[in-house]
Amino acid sequence: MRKKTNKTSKKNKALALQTPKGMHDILPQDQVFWNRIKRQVKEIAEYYSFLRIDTPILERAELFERSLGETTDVVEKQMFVFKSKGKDRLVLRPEGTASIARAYIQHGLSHIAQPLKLYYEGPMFRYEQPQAGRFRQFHQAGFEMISHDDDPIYDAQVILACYRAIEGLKIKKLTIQINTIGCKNCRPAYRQKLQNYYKSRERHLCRDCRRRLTTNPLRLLDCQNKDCQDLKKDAPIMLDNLCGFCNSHFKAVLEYIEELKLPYNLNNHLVRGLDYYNRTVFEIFAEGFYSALAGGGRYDYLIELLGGRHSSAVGGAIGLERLIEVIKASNIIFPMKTKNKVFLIHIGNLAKKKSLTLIEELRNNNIDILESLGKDSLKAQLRSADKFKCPLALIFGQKEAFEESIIIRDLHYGTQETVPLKKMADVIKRKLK
RNA sequence: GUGCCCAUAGCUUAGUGGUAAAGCUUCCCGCUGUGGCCGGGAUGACGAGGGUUCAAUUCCCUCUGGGCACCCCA
Repeated sequence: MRKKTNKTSKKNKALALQTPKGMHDILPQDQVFWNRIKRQVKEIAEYYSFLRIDTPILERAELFERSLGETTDVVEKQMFVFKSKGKDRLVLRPEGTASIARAYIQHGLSHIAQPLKLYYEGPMFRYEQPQAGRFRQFHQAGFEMISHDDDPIYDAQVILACYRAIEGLKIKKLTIQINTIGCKNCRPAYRQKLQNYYKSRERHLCRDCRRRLTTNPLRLLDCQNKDCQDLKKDAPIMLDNLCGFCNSHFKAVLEYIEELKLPYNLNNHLVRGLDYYNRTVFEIFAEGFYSALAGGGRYDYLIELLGGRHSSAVGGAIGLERLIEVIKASNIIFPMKTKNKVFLIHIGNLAKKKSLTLIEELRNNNIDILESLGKDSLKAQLRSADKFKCPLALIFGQKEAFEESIIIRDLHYGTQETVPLKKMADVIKRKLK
């Protein structure tokens, strides 16, 4: 028998208040990373003239079912779907591109200057088992280019934006994995060819691959199983089976990437799990890091698929948590811009009360103040000032309050002087220099 | 969804079938209105539920959460 303590109910309460699985608080100590990354994305976007767009976190379920493909893992088992009070089936968005396409159609964005360059950043949700670099709520920043034409230079520009954004965070040794998966004209033929190749060798395949053979044969190229890898060597590759248009498109993309001198790796086995991709697909990796920091590709059919007029598009998304993981693992430090704050110390009730208006006065003079008005002990306040590494402390007591003066103490040298309140701001500014 | 590992204070870790120790952190004190160093003290934990047992933080099961892998993806 176990005795029940009233501690138990407290515990249960605390348990109920945990974050849901795979979802995390971003604590003050980590904000420096987030701020830096968001700033970086914004800078790159603005330099290359991508316009900011924000779409709702909730979308109708049909949007993703139609965009990503009904049989993709994301749609089949990774979406947070629920019924709203009406009859709508809503989803916590699992990715950003479909929403962009939706917004493009909904607001007639095809009528503003093309190509339309958009960027976004925000939380995405996928119901899956958390793992290294994988969470149920995670953040992506993405760049998209939508246009009436499918100029391969757009592919290169999107890849460039993703690359520069990551590179600007001091992450070293990046590589772009790039491939083409053809278009609706040449891919089905290639797919058939690949299927035929493996069909005759089916008994050498691993269990998973046998299943994939019908569901997603392109995926076979990605298998880690040794026997499958051996078979892969002689398997037909997309590159040899492209139609003329896809071939010249891809060639041009590679030429642009080379012109930019970006490190890339032609990866014949790179395929992506979302149905809307065609032609160029890419992922960006940092050396020694297991999963892609960014990924994307071309999606020329998506907008039409969603009911819009035919528009070509290409986009890429960066995984922000993965970025932070690399940054932390590489011991990259982002220096915090530490403002020199001045610590205000009060002694006695009168001074405490007057401190409130004193702070307002200092604010008007653009002097940053730190205080701990809740502490009345002088020692405690000085300790705080020290902890926050303030260069100066202002000591304001009963005597000073009457005399309309204040003590300005240099915490580094331990020297101090009493100055009239009228001159306070000037003296502080001088000393801070 | 499947498999393996894990769960002691805010953090990092000890330890035990008879309810737990330390370092760091936080807070207070070290005589009148002066900080850092130092010294003293305080707060604070066995994830939850059930089972076995005289007795469970310890053994068993379930759940929850974490880690890793598969699948897939950022």
